Amino acid sequence: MARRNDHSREELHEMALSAAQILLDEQGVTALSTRKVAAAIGYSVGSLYQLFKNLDDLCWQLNARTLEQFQAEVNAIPAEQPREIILGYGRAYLEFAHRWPHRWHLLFEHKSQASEIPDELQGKIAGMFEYLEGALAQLFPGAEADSLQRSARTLWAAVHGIAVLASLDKLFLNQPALEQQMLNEVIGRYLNGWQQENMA
Amino acid sequence: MARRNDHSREELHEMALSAAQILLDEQGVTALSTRKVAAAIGYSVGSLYQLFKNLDDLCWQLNARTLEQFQAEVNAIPAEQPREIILGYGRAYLEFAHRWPHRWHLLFEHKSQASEIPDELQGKIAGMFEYLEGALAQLFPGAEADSLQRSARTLWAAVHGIAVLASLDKLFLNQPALEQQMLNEVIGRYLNGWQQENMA
DNA sequence: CAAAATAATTAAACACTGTTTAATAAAATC
DNA sequence: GATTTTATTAAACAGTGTTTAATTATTTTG
Repeated sequence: MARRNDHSREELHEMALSAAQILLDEQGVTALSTRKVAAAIGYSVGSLYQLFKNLDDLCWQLNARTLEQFQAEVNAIPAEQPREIILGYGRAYLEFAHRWPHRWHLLFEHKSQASEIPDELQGKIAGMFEYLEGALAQLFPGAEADSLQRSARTLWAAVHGIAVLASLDKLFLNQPALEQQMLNEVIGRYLNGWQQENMA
Repeated sequence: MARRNDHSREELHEMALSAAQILLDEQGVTALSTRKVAAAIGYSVGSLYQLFKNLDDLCWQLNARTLEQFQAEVNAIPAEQPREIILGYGRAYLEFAHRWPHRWHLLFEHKSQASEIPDELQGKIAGMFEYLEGALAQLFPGAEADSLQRSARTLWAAVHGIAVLASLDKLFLNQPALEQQMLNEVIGRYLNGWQQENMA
C-alpha cells in the first residue's frame, strides 16, 4: 500500500502539520496524537516518524507556525507612539490567546519543555522581545540596555500572566472587560511608575 | 489478598496522597500515575478508585495541600507596611515555585481544568486574593472595591507570569537575580504609577 | 531492460497510560 | 454459623508514544 509518488516529502510534511493544526484547534492539546494525525492524512504512524523526530518535534514546528502567525499580527499594528505600541502588543497578545486558545496553550505546555527549544524558535522569541525593547527605548532614552531588556520581559510576563489566569478561569471576578482593564492598568501604571523614578 | 484491617480508609487515603506527593516531587507531573501511586502504597489500582473518584480528583486534593502549605508560608510573613506585605507575598510566591516546582506546576496544569474546580479549593484561592486586597486597601483607602479586587488580580497575574516564564526557561536573559529584580520593579512601579493617578 | 540496492510504508508489537468489570476474599450483620 | 455487604484484586478495554521487522515501491546500477 505504499505510494511514494502520491505526495512528495515536502507535501506530506505540510499535510501532517495542517492536519495537526486542525486537530489542535478543534479538539485541543490532549487530542493531538500521532495516530490521529496519521489517520487524518491517510498514512500510518510509521510514516509520520519519517517526517518528524517524534511528537514533540511536530509540536515545536506547530509552535513555530503559531509564533509566525502572531508575529505577523503584531507587525500589522500601526507604529504610533511607543505607549500605544506596547498597549497594542498586549492587546494583540490577549486577543490571540482568546482566538486560538489551543495553539496558544501548546506554546506554553510544559511537556514540550522536555526536549530543548530549537534554535529557530528561540530566535523568533528573541525577535519579539526586541520589538518591545524598541518601544521602551523610545520612552526611556537614557535607560541601560540591561534595564530595557529586563523591562520588556517584565511587561511580557505581566501580560502573559493575565492571559494564563484568564484562560484557566482563575481570576474569579466578574467585571466587564476585566482583562482589558487589567492590561491597561498594569502597562499604564508600570510605565508611569518608571517615568516617576527618572524624575526623582 | 485483601486485608481490610491493615489500614483504615482514612489511613489509606493519607498514604495515597503522601505517596503521590513524593512521586510528584521526585519525578514530576508526568510520572504521577494511578499504577505508580497504587504500587507505592502496596495496593492495586482498583483500591485507589475506592479512595478517589479518579486521578483528577487525587490531583485536586494534592493541589489543596499545596495551597494550604503556601498559605501557611504567606501567613508567616510579618505584617509590616502594606508595600512590604505585597512584596513579601510576591517573594514567597516565586520562592515557592522554585522550591516545589512540580507541586506548583500541578496547580496550573490545564488538564486539571477539565473537571470543575472544587468549591473548597476555590475558597482557598479567594482567601489569598483577600490577603492582597487588604494590603492594597491600606495603600489606597479611597479606592473602590472593584478597583482593589482587580488590582489584586493584576499584581498576582504579573507575579505569576514571572514565575511561569522563569520555570519554562523562557526569559532568555542572564542577569543576576533576574526574577527578584523583575518582581521589585513590577510591584514598585505599578504601585507608584497608581499613587500618581490619585495625585493628578 | 532486468537485477540489485535503496528507501518508503505498513502492520504488529512493546511498554506505558486511565478506567471499568467480574471474581474473590474478608468483614459485618443477622 | 450463615448471609449480606464491602474491600480488594486481576484482568480487560481503549487509549497513548515509539520501535521493529517485513513488505512494497522506487532508484540506481550492471
